[in-house]
Amino acid sequence: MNAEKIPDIIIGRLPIYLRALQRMAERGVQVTSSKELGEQVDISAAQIRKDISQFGEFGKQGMGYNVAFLIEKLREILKVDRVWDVVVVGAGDIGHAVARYQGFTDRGFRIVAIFDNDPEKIGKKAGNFVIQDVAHMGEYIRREGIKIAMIAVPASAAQEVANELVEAGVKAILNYAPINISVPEGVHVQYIDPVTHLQRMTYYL
Amino acid sequence: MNAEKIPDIIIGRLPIYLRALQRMAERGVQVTSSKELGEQVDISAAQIRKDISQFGEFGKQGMGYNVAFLIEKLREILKVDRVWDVVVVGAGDIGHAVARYQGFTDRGFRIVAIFDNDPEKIGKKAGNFVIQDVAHMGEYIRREGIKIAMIAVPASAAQEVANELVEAGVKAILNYAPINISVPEGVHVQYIDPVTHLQRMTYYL
DNA sequence: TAGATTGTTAATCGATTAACAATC
DNA sequence: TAGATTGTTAATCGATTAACAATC
Repeated sequence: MNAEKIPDIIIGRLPIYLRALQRMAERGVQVTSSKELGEQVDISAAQIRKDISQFGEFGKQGMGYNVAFLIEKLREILKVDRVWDVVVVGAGDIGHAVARYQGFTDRGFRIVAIFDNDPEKIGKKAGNFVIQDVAHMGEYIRREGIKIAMIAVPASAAQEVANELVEAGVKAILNYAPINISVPEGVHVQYIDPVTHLQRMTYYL
Repeated sequence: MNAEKIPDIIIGRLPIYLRALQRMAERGVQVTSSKELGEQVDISAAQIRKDISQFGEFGKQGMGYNVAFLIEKLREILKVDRVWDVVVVGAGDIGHAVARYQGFTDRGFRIVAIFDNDPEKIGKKAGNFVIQDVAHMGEYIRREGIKIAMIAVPASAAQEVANELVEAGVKAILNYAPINISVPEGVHVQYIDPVTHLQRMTYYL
């Protein structure tokens, strides 16, 4: 085990490896190699070996990696060997889709509540959840010790929502609003904006 | 203007700059600097100047950058000074949310059709679109000359769908299915998987 | 055993930052 | 003009790749 600081770029690749390994496990594959995994995720075999070896010696020379074992180790490293409760802010189309999304199961996350500020929406349902008044969000987050939130409100409201989340103790935010938000040191933000992804590809068309 | 090959990592930052500049323009900001833009997007001023200068001299010493002009140039560079037609495959929760998403407007993209293979869904509506039979997808793409598609089907079907899209002439795919897909040289793929983003943050919690 | 593949070191490659002349 | 900020070069930093001994 290596206690030195691991570059974030490596951490960012681990979920990709984990996802590919879980697909392999579904297919019944029990052992893989850095070469095979690399072909799956389009990353060089050397890179994969180097990344994984930051955390321990999880492979066997000549044999490769045991898929189930490597999955277990990656889940531990990424701290998704447990289930994190996540709140969703914003019950528009994205909020609804997220609230109904089945893809969190078994990957370390569980939506536990959805909030909105629109009186028309509060009390109605989004997936299996009753949409709650955002006025009660801070209290809820504090009481339940929530650390992770997803922002699915209009860009104009995103920073304000982020401030409330951070104030209540949230440490990781996945932001679907197409705007950069600023948060204090120690709070993490990731962005999902389909348009930026598309724009990155049109350059090459 | 510089005709040499621009690193993809730079191309990937341009949509972020563009998004921040468009927010500034909305707020009525007419001129900005690499320093100010850098604070917005959390990237160093030197980096921003270097990135932008790959494509021309768009700023003025002592003055900074004209926001409207820089937006115009970035849109040209990224080829989003036009509107690209996009098809969506998969009319589940994500497909529906995408079909109804208002955020493509004025950013270079327009959803033009949504396809599914479920007889229960075909003929019903998703947003303003009638869900079409995926059996007619290839023909539609060829006829309309579509170059961009979004995959919102289960992981188990994503590769097959990608193959059909590529076969029909699609050159850029935004994949919402949580699986890596392989495509021929010259076809671009971007991934949106909320779980990988979340897992990247839990490491630090 | 012979073959395969890891873990790791050293070499290479590429990206970021610092610094400053140019100039608005 | 004086102050500000770009565009660009050189220096630094970090990430990727190549190569191979170790060993399963």
